[in-house]
Amino acid sequence: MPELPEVETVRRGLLPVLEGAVLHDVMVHRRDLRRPIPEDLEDRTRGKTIIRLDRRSKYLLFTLDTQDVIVIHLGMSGRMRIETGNPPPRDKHDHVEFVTAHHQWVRFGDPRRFGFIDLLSPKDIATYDPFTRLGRDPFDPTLKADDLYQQAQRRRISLKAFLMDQSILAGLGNIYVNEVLFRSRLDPRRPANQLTYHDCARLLPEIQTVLREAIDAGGSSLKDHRQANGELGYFQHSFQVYGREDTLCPACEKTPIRRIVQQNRATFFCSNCQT
DNA sequence: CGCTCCACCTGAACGC
DNA sequence: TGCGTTCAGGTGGAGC
Repeated sequence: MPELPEVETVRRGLLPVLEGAVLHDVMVHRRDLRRPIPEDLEDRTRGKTIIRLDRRSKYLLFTLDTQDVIVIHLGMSGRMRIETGNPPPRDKHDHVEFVTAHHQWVRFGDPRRFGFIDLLSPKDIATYDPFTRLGRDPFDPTLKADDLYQQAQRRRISLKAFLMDQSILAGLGNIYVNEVLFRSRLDPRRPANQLTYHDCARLLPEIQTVLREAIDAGGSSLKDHRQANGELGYFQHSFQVYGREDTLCPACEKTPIRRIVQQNRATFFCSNCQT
């Protein structure tokens, strides 16, 4: 589920419930996620106020009035659900619950437990490992096509692997990489160091457009930023190639979309349009 | 350092 | 119905 646009949609959905909210209670039902949930999470967050909700790449950040920061990563199957008032019994995969003073419940569920929750002191943020390995934000206004070009020049990996590498650009995942490369008409198998500056100048705006459209779609399809069931971050995308193996390419309308495997992940592309 | 592979974990979808 | 196989939107450690 969660690439950058989905995490941003979750953030926006949580905003009206959690921004400025006092954490009346924090309950952890299972600590062994990808990394163990810190032992002191409950004690250091209960009774505190969330003063800001941010997103960095695919990470959610809740800044408390103590300046401590709750870091949440949704992994592959993580989700946030809002319940109001008297909530139904939690699912067996709801590992953490945040309860606000206004009786709103925010439940973090994650069946596969690839996600995690951390708690950072202000002094730890700069050296926090997941953050130090993150590359540029795709929407960074100072990010230029030439920056991509310079990075690509010194990589021999495929274009697919290049865009998946979070230490170069932070936020794209398997779905949007496929969509971006299709719209840029670039072959995912091409070595990154074969890219011309002109290719990069085409690539960067497509990256931003695809992410922007996905975020906008998430925001607009969520009435008051959440679905009736409280589930956040889910909305209908219209993918042009992802998951569309053997269907006709929507651009040339004569070549079927191919599915190959790169870095153990599925890649979908049109071998006619993408070169 | 650059790169590829694979483990981490559960559930859904599909074939027989 | 049941059982086995395959696949899933992420990350980061091992090993070349």
